[in-house]
Amino acid sequence: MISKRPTMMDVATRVGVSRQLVGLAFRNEAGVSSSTRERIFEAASELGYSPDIAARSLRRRSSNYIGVLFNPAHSSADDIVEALYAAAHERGYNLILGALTATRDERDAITELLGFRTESVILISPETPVNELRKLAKRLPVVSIGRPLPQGVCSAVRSDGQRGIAAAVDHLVELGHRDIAYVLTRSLPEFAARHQGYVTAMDRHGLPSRVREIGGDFTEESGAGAAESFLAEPVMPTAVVCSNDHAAMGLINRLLRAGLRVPEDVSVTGYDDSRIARLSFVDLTSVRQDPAEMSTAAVEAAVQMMSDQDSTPQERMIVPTLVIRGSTGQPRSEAQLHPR
Amino acid sequence: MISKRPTMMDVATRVGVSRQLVGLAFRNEAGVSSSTRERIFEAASELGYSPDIAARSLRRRSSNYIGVLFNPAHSSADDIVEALYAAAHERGYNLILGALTATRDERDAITELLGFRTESVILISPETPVNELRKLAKRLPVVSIGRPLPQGVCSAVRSDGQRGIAAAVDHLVELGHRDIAYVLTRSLPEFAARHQGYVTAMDRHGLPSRVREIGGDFTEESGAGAAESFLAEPVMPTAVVCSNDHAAMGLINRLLRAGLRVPEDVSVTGYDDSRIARLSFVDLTSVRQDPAEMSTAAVEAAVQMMSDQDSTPQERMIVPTLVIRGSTGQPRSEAQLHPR
DNA sequence: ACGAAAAACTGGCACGTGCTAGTCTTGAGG
DNA sequence: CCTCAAGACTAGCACGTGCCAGTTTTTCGT
Repeated sequence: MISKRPTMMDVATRVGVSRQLVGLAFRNEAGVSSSTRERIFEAASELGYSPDIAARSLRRRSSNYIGVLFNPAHSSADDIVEALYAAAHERGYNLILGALTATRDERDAITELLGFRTESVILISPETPVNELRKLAKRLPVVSIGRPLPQGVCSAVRSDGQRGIAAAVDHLVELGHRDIAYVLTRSLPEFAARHQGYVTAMDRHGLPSRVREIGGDFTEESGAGAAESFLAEPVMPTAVVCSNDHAAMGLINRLLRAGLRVPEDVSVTGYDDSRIARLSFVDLTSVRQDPAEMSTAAVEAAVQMMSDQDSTPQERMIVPTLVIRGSTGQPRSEAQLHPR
Repeated sequence: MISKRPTMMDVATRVGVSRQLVGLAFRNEAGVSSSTRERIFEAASELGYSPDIAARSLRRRSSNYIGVLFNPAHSSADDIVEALYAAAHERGYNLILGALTATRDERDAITELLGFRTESVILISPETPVNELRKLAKRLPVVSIGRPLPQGVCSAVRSDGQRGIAAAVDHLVELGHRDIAYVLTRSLPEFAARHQGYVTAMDRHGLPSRVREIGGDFTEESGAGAAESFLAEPVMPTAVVCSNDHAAMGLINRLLRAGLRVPEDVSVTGYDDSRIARLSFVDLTSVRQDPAEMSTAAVEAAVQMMSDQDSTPQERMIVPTLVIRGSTGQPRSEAQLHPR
């Protein structure tokens, strides 16, 4: 084990040039003869040298880094992070990740990102109070992904929950459904828009709303609970629109155990198009918020605010699309009583 | 938007003390009166100051950070990352994440981590060639998680694939199964140990091996392919041991579509106990490699090598456990012909 | 009330790099 | 052979912080 990591100086002495020249070479700047450049990189590779990002950004007074807050436990975060990397890289920025875990809350993670002197931060589904976000946004460009926020707090990218749910309802109506229920998860940041989307769409089709509110957690248990309550009623709706994939999963599972078939007896839609929905096992019709599109929009907003100091926060609304899979189909011939 | 981030000096001037005293306060060191300490933190909060990690680790010549290479697309990486945070934090270290994406290969990600002057790196299922790993391990402590490596390359934490598969086989034998097939995925780093585990366990029970090798990808498609090939044979095994959860999922799905029931007609086991396996929808009996245990072992190995410069690479083998769920049960009464 | 020790606080240098402002070398035009 | 410009290279300061070695103030025992 080598006790000390090599520095630019070590490379320079080895080649027999000044430290500055090594610097020029590593920054790909002109003024270094190609033969020297080659020798420098060779020596660097032999010594195992790589530039110290800390010292570099310290001197530059700009890190070229965008901080990203994400929750690995959240099913759609991975896709977004992946897309963020691509989008940031295209625009010449790097990413530094701040993960949310059981031992690290949002405040800790954000403080750490600030410590790295990231030039802006992108927060994926943040739960930080609005006034704190506002305060943070005074210090550096902040972009929130997926959370509806009051105008002007910070830049925000989100998908149109109202339109997404409406697309699901439209799809079901087109298939011939008329008794379409909605499973509402109040703990979801987007819950209001999605709920609104359901009510408005049903209204537009002249159909009565049938809403079932379920517990706060994202687990399938809550979806199963909704299934129970439908089973306890005289008539099972022919279709159920769920406000998230996990609830849809739980609901379907419970329905299957009760001897109902999906989609023959009941059609079900989810929201998020998470990996779970895509499993062939599940094959869930779901509303997709394109991660690439959201990420690109987020990075664009961040870059815009970083380059133009006094540009105002932007709001970008992404139009979600319905991915039709095997969990939706034509309604059962007549609205029969519950078969149990 | 403020043009410049505040520094220690700004806080100091505001409070009317020296910069050094602010430093003492932020490092929680003695020698600062509690009243002054309070005023310092208040001023810092007003200015939105947080210490510059870059400058700090530059001066300290040690970053207190452990680099973690992970692939967000890999199903079990999230759990491990989460557990790594906890384990590292307990021992006074922080983590900096290097994600693997479509636009960033392992070499890029590792180089970046080195740039941050992490004191060691933990690589989750790395695919870097052995000689490069060896070279890297000469520069700083390296811990690999989940990949079998030749002795002495770097510290390694992995679970005993042989024992894991053996546990699955034993469980099935105990249930009464005798015709137990194995689905082998050669692309898996652990494939040899797991395969060995199957053969040895079957041998021990005096049962003949029945192995089916499937395509390289981790997708369910490959598992479905294995199901196809079993269906094409005169006798369907009463149980199938799969070398990963995804293959098991695909297999089950294909079997169900062919009208077979799981576990009534065929029992199936997976490997990894990934989130998918835990879904109530799937309820897959699977071999679990405890993320917390693996993470703790990895951090311990890293810490050990960081504090004792010339300690040799360690190897830690974690004993996996079988999580019994609903996809395994007693074998069908007699080994009937394929029912199609 | 005095001295000494402890507590509270400060000065200055160093960490590894980027940038500005140079100096030295090379080669071409006259 | 001289001049001059372009290319190749270097000197020195600055970035924000930690640590060592001080200096000033407070506390306490006698």
